[in-house]
Amino acid sequence: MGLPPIDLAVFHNAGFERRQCRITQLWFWTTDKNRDTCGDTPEDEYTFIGAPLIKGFDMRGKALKDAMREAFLNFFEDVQHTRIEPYPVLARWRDDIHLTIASIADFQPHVTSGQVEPPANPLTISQPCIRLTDVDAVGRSGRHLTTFEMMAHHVFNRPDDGKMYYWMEECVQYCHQLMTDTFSIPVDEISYVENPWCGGGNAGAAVEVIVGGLELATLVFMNLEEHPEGDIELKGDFYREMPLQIIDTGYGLERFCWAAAGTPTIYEAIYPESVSWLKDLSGFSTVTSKWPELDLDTLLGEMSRLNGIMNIEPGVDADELQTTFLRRLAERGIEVTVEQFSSITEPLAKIYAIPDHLHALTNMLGDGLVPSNAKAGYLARMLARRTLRMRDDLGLAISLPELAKHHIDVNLGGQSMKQTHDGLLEVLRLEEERYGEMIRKGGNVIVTQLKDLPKETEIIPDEILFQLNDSHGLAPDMVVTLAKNAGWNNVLIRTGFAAEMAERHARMAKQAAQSVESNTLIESPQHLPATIPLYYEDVQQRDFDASVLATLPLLGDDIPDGATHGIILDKTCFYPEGGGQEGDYGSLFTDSKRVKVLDTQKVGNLVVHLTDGSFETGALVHGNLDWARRKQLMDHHTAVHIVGGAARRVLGPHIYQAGANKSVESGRLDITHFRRLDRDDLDAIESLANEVLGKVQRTEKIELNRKDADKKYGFDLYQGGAPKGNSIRILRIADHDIQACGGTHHDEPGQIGSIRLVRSAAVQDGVERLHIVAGKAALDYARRQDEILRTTSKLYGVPQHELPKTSERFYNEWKEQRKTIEQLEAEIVRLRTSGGGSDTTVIDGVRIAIMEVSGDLKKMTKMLKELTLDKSNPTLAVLGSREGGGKLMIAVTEDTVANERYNAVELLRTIAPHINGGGGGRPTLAQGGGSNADGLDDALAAARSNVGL
RNA sequence: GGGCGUUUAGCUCAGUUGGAAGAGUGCUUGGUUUGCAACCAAGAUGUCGUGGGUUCAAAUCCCACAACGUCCA
Repeated sequence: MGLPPIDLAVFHNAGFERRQCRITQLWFWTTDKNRDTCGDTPEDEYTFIGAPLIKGFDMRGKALKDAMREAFLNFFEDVQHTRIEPYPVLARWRDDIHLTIASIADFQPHVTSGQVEPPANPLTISQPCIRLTDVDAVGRSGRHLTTFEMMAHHVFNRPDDGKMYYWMEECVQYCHQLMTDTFSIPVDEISYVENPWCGGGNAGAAVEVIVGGLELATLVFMNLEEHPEGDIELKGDFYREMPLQIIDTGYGLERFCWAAAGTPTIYEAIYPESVSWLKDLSGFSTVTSKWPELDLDTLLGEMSRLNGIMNIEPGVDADELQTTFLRRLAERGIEVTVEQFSSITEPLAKIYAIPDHLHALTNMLGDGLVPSNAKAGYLARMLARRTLRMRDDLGLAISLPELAKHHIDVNLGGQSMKQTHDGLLEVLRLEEERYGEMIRKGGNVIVTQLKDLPKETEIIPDEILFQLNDSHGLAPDMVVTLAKNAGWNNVLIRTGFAAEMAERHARMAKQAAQSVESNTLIESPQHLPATIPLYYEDVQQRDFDASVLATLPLLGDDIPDGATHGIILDKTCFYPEGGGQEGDYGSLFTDSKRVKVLDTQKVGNLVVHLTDGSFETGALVHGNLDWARRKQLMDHHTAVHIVGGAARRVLGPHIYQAGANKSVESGRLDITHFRRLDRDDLDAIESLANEVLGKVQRTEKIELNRKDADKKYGFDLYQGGAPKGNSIRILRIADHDIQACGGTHHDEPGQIGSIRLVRSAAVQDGVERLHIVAGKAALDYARRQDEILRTTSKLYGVPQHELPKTSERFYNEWKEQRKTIEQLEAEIVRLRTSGGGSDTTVIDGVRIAIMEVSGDLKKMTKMLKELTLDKSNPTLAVLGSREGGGKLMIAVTEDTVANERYNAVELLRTIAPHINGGGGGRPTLAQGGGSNADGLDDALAAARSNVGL
């Protein structure tokens, strides 16, 4: 069974009829007797271009958005909805997505699963969203955006508990009233299309609101969940009703603005100042003035109308699309040539896309994101680089920070940000610097990669393009530009290459997804009650009594040496590994038996003690913690929080925890920052952290439900990752650091003693790893360092403070002496071979030098140079050394009678067997070695006889 | 989280099948000229990222680590 028709009184009262779309086959409601399409089909054009369908909103840009948003929110406030402030665009309360992609994302997963109460019910919100999936189409079509605001009214009904606020009838009623009253949209222009929605395991009926060919809103009635025995079938899957029934609506703010402005594209409606500014900067009028007969507004208007019905999606072949476009424009009486079309649309697409990209970028950075080469930070870098490329293509002489500053002034005036404006502009300045560096290097890389290709080459091999893109960040069209600059004038990108590259990336992503697997520690235990944690109530407690609920065999190969059993108790003060803090060690015992706890882990809501022995179920055991270990772990854990707070204070509001680990030896904290830290930064953070130890008397541990926690402290709470349940445990170190954290912490920070920042390392671009030692570990560390200095200082026989100077002197002297030795060795060879010494003979104008020397192949090479590089003295030299089983080296002077007469390789082959060796080389230089140094005399003798001595 | 690339003189980078460590630029000295990023000659500068391995022989092949870069999710 599918879903029943959506048959509402509101439709009938307003004179709507239910029809089936001739093209999509979907059912829709309309008052227009002549309409036989649902409105969102390839045959439905935008009717609002040049003829706005929303009346009473004559402003443009930010003012228009503000007015539209207010009108929407006010309308719903008037009908008993609570207005909720928008969430950040970085979805930090979630670990499955980086960016807020819809207003409902604010409430996923905990509110939508029913675990957590919504902040208000029903509620209304206008949520800034970022979606990068269509980034390629932005600017090229008249309507795609990466950043948009989703206006919404949400309801969370629980009919089983008698909490039913409203459902379809009222929802559509509100929507219809908003459309017709607040926005004065003619009823004839509205279609309500029935199109069930499903995704992520949920589904429900849905109504799309189409106005003038544009989908303005979607109303989703999510009341179904996927279930194999469900009796409702949608698109091949089975669903059943769920207790929580959610209305999820989405009204595209920018689309409302467009319908109110009736501009040729959506960009002119929402970013008019930016568009005209960029047109001026790029000299766009000089392009259009070439063809005064073209009416640009009409052309763009017609294009937008066509855009609505011709899908410009990533991967669509550009040439083919252009041909179709020109044909359809001609059908409408607009004659443009290919040249006119591309000279107008190419720069224009960039002029449109830049403000959109800047909007997304400034919002992301404003939320404190740091650009990076991985994770969410990469998304920001990608946008920054796309913007820079478009800027360069347009030939704009303006920096990225200047572009952003203009955008902020014009389009984001007054919006509060977490990151400071100066910080944001600094981040962009650094991004631009990196981009410039990449282009500069790219020029070199391209010349190297293409150097084997003839200059008249047209097609660059796919493999080279893939590699340049993936490894060097040079997109194919950049490669073409740079290659042309370097002299390959005919290169172009072959048709279909972009699609193939996308396919290749998709394949790689698929492979990567397959390689993820998880292993389990124990067999899922049968309905045991959650272990009661004693480690929160009293972090100092190290002894306890408990009864054994189960002893299970351990599975998998990720278990400590000697561990054989997993013991589950009714309560414990052993902390299980979590939040980056390692598990506790210790022992469990009865009067007659003692087992070691080698690690503690959490499985579901059970604490599993990994032990080297077992107990009977029901046994009463006494537990004893390895307190030194726990104390050290707590030192490091609390220290990590303090250092995080100190880093934020010192470096700026964008400092966010990207990961952490606390072991006995040290603590590790990964923080987001846009440049490498130097020792001065570390010192500043370290000093502040130690100050906090002295100043803050007590840490505060608070337990709140999620709704209140979010409200009171915001999403920076979730730096350690998004917690699962409704109850949030919060650690507060005065105003220094406030975080949700399930670890064990000191009540008094002073107990840590001292904190040292040992060093920092780069985990990835934009993420710095701080290595921290605290408490006893700090002391141990200092002692180890001291020991190293003492040993070294004893070795050199100088006081510790002289060590750097002495090392430098020793190193320089070593270098000098090495050079001197080389020169002396060469001198010895010269002396032995000059003046007719016994080691040399002359045969028919070729000097023959056969002798034993000392040294390895490298030294012998130097000697050979002395003997054979002088072309005025043709020489055959055979050197032998007893080092390492015997070495032989033979050279003849190149381009002389010597190499005409003698072949070094052949000679080597005949004499090498005497030292049980082999070798090879070129006819003028051969080298070899063996395992019988005693045979060296024979080898040299063989060489002599070979040349006739 | 996954993939790929790079690391050689102060700088920018070559280095082919494993067999003598290279170019340009900069530097020093001398000459020539002082208006060009001037010209000529000679010279100095190297832990070929670090540590292992294979080999008679490693900048080159293999492994680990590190730093840097880059693409994708």
